[in-house]
Amino acid sequence: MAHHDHKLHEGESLKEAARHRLTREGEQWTGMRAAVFDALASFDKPASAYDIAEAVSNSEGRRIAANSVYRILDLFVAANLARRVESSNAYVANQHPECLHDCIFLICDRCGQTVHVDDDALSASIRQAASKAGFSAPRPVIEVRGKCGDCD
Amino acid sequence: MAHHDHKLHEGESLKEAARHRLTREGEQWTGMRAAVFDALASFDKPASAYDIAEAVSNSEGRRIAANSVYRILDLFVAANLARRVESSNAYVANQHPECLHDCIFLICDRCGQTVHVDDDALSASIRQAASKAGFSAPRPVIEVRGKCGDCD
DNA sequence: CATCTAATGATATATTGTAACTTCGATGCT
DNA sequence: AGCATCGAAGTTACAATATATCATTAGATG
Repeated sequence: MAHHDHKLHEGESLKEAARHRLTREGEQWTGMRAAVFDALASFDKPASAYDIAEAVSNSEGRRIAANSVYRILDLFVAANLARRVESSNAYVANQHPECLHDCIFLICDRCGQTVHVDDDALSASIRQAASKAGFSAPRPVIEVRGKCGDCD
Repeated sequence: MAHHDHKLHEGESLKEAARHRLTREGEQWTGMRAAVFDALASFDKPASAYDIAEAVSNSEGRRIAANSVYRILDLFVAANLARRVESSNAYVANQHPECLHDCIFLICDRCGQTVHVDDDALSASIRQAASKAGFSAPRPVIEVRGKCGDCD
């Protein structure tokens, strides 16, 4: 199993965890936010804000504009419900919103599959390198582009 | 001084090093490429392709379209003459184009200043994490967003 | 010179991301 | 109930980033 032992949520359980986390942050869990979260979680790869907007448009039966989705995704990222994959301009649901980890994304350049790894020792080294250079409030972005096992 | 002792180029020396590197790759060092490299190296922060296009337009006295700049920047990145900062959608000249390093960028969210650090041990760990997950041809993207010493 | 190819130009368009302002809906107050 | 308030979401417009396609030009090569 994974190197840390907290629960990995999925489906309804994940949605519940996300709702709890967001409300504990003092934010509302609205229908729109639930719909965006559902859409986000329904993808098996990182999805762009526009992909999500389209999915939500379908599920809602009306056009949802991208900027609404961006607003909500920004909120999700701030509340640790979602992560942004910088090198793909895309978003993924965080499987354990209650835990803070810097995370490492491995992104396949061919198929887009993205796997998520946590390595607190590694990210601690990176944070340390940042503070040594006088940087504060560091937020590491650790991603690896390459080819996944299936695409070799 | 830095933890590795090869020459850090600057100005004409850097340009010469870039030219050598590119021609050794079998690519041509054209006037346009020189102009793009000059523009790139003239910024003290990562610059967007459009910033560079504007700078080159000025230096050339005619309009240079963004796509030409993108083509050349892509070439530069492939040849190790430049790096792309993924989380800023921007490019910087590589100060030592003859050396291959994964690099770490520390980017100030307030002023945009970006410092470049090499830590081969760290990047080796990241590559290792990637291969352990079955990823091949890994190209780490290691960046840290935060606040620089001047902006605290 | 003729030809071939790499480089660049020109144009159009796709994709990603923000800004400004309006409308809606829940809540609390009188 | 009527009304003020405030956060969420809608609407529209636009800015910034990136790519695709085809035409043209400049060098290399024979």
